Amino acid sequence: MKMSGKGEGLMCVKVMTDEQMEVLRKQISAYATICDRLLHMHKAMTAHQDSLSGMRPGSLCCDPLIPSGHKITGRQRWTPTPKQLQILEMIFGEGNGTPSKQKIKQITIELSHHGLISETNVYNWFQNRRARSKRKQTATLLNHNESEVEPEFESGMRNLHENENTQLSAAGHLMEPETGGMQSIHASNENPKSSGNVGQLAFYGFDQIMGKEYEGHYNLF
Amino acid sequence: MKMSGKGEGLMCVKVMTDEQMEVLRKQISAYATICDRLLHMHKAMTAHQDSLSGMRPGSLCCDPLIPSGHKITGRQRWTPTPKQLQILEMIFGEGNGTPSKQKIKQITIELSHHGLISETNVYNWFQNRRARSKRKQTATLLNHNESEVEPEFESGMRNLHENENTQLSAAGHLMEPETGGMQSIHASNENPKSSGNVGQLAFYGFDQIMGKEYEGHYNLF
DNA sequence: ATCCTATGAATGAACG
DNA sequence: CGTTCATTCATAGGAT
Repeated sequence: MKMSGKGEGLMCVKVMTDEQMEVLRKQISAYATICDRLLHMHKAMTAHQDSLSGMRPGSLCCDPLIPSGHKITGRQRWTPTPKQLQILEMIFGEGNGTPSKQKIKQITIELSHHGLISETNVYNWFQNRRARSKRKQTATLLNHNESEVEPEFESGMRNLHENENTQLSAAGHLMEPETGGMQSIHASNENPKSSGNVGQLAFYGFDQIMGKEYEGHYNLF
Repeated sequence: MKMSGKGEGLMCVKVMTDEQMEVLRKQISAYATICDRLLHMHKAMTAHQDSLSGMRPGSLCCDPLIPSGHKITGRQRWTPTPKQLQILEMIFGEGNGTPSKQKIKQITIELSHHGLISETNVYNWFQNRRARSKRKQTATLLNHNESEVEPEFESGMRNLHENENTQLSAAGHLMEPETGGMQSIHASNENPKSSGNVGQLAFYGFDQIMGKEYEGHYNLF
């Protein structure tokens, strides 16, 4: 976006205090976080299931051109089918933390109806699921509790949504360097085209979620 | 947002033009709309079906709910800035193979001074760096030992003919003894030339989507 | 546009 | 269990 920051004297200007600025900043940050989380969630939820023929990574599930039967590709490791995953997640979600040996066996049998699978696969899956879930949680907590060397400028906004492993987000982008004011809001000091760092600020497929009508808005600053 | 500007004389103030203000307002408005839509969407979806909370990457497909029918750009991934890369390489070069946990956090903070980054990014970077470093080493050694046995370029093959039914390397990986699972030559729906394939999803703990910390901000404007 | 390569990210499996 | 490894997927950026 271009903005003639020079010559405020000629324009009608608004003034806001630091306090207001802070509120604004938080608001935007909160929105960014919310959007990000919801988006992730939405993606996760729209991605199933039975009626889908394609499900692997790399498959385009609704490519109209490819109703696609299964093609066979050599694969060395087990990959849960969507159905299996669904069941696994469901069981995991029940909170019964440690699937016993018996349980594993039972689950395996259940899952085998939906694709090749072994007890080891199930076992590993739960191990990984738990471990990764925990790691994320820990990371989140650490970020919330510790302050450490918080750079006052850039991390101010980021702090609010540094959850999980997402590295969002839109908020960091909101202000433009040459606006002639409000510079304390910058989150990124990089040249937009050269570093590539800026790219990550995009809303993930936001135009997909939203209509085009927002295109002009979300990166304006 | 109120712009009383009270006490400008005593406080540090920021100034923004009407134009900037308008853009800001639109930005926030867009956020609000987005959040709202996503929220509704989410509620609608959780209303019925499963509690599937995690999905595999690769299945972000055209969502029937979304009217927007244009090409979408997936979320972009983090890219280290030159400075960050330099620092990372330096740390990696020190040979301390395992920067894990606390170290990661520290590094992340350090790097955040040079651009947006998250702990996961750092973690991934080291994982990849190690793995690829190792792979190259191995590859080099192999190339030295074996003369030209096979003029095969693995990387080239991967991209172009993944459809072949080749199952290479009769996986020495042992599966569960009792179930005797030799397994999973899974079908993979591979469409070499796909259209607007996009982003991947990741699932994080969807259980606790909105933290309390955002509630206070959500409706400020 | 198309293809290629480098690399960030996801994840099953293995290790201590 | 918590960490780490190995393999694979997907994408950004460059070359053709």
